[in-house]
Amino acid sequence: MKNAEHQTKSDRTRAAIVAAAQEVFAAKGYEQATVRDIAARAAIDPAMVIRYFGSKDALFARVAVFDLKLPDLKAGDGNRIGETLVRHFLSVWETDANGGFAVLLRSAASNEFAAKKLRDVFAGQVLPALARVGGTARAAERAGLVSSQLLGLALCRYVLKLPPVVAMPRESIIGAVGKTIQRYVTGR
Amino acid sequence: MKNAEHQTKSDRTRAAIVAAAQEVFAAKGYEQATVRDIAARAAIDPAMVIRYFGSKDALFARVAVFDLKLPDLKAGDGNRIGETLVRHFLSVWETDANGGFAVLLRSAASNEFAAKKLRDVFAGQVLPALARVGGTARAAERAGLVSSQLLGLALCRYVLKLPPVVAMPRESIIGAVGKTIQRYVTGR
DNA sequence: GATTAAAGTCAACATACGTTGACTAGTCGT
DNA sequence: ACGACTAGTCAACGTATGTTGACTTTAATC
Repeated sequence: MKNAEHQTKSDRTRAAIVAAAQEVFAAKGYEQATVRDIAARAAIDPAMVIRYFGSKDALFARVAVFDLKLPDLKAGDGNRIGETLVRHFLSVWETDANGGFAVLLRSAASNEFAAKKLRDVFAGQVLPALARVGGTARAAERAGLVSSQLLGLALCRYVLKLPPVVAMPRESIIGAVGKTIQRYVTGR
Repeated sequence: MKNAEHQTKSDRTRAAIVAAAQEVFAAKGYEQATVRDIAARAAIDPAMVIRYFGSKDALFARVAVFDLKLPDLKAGDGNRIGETLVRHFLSVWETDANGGFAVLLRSAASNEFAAKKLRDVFAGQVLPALARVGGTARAAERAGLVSSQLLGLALCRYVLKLPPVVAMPRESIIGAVGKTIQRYVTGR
């Protein structure tokens, strides 16, 4: 009885593999994460990973996609764009559902495919959202500056685990970094 | 004729290995760089790398040390601390002599030893230099924010190679990011 | 020039990786 | 109950890695 509604056994296995892959890729990066690691975490045979996804590369491509879900910055208070962005960014990062971001950042430093994916996220999501506010003049530069601050924050807080940055309360970060982002977005 | 002044043959080989290791580690990160890669770049046998440095780990430890050479921030104009820091940081990064920084940043995302080294650079060089200006209150937080912006800048410009950040002229970066650093350092 | 130590070469090791193919167990339709 | 198809297991492959030890070549000392 094959039913489109009910998930089959293989669907559950696929999901387990994807979940395990997200955790392991996010924790160790692409090259350091092994198919055997992922299989062990999903409590299955390594061969199943290949059978279901074809290759480690393909599994990574499947896991390393994510949506920043940036809000419409034109809708809210124009003086709170920075604050809104930082708050949103922290939420996205700390929501385990979107482990794709951690996967990308960890891997991008030594994996060109991951680096390209991150550039795509920038060009396809960050840049368009910021181009809508603050005028189109030098939008790319402004988006680049915003990205440098936000990615640097993620790097220090979640990857390097720099103690003072880890310890900082969420609202302090939103206050301090939000002002920076606001200036980058509105250009003064 | 063994002379302390004159460099022996082995000294030149050691230097060639160190130089090759810096390039390869900086380009690929610790795990992705192989002893055979380094040996090939230095035009020697892979076994020599081990003979001279004992292990890949030891060679990495030798190469992954570097000095930010931060200037005395109290000496100059108090309103130009941000500008000074960014300018200095860009110079250090782009001076090939200090490839140790690229080595660390590339490797830190997936190598705990490199991450720890970066945290040590923060605690031993960045934090003390910033604690001397702007008062000691919340010095760690301010240093953390400064690091997040500067490391994010390096990440986007030199590792991810985000096109707008790569294309930005040096002086534009110093202007825009300098203001941010200045605010983080002096706290408003 | 013979002797001795250093510098460099070569092949191999043990291990770990991604991936494959043959095989077994389980499940569903009839 | 039986056959067919799916899901899962197992052992092995080829390759790449860090590292080692035996060997050969080069250079320095007497």
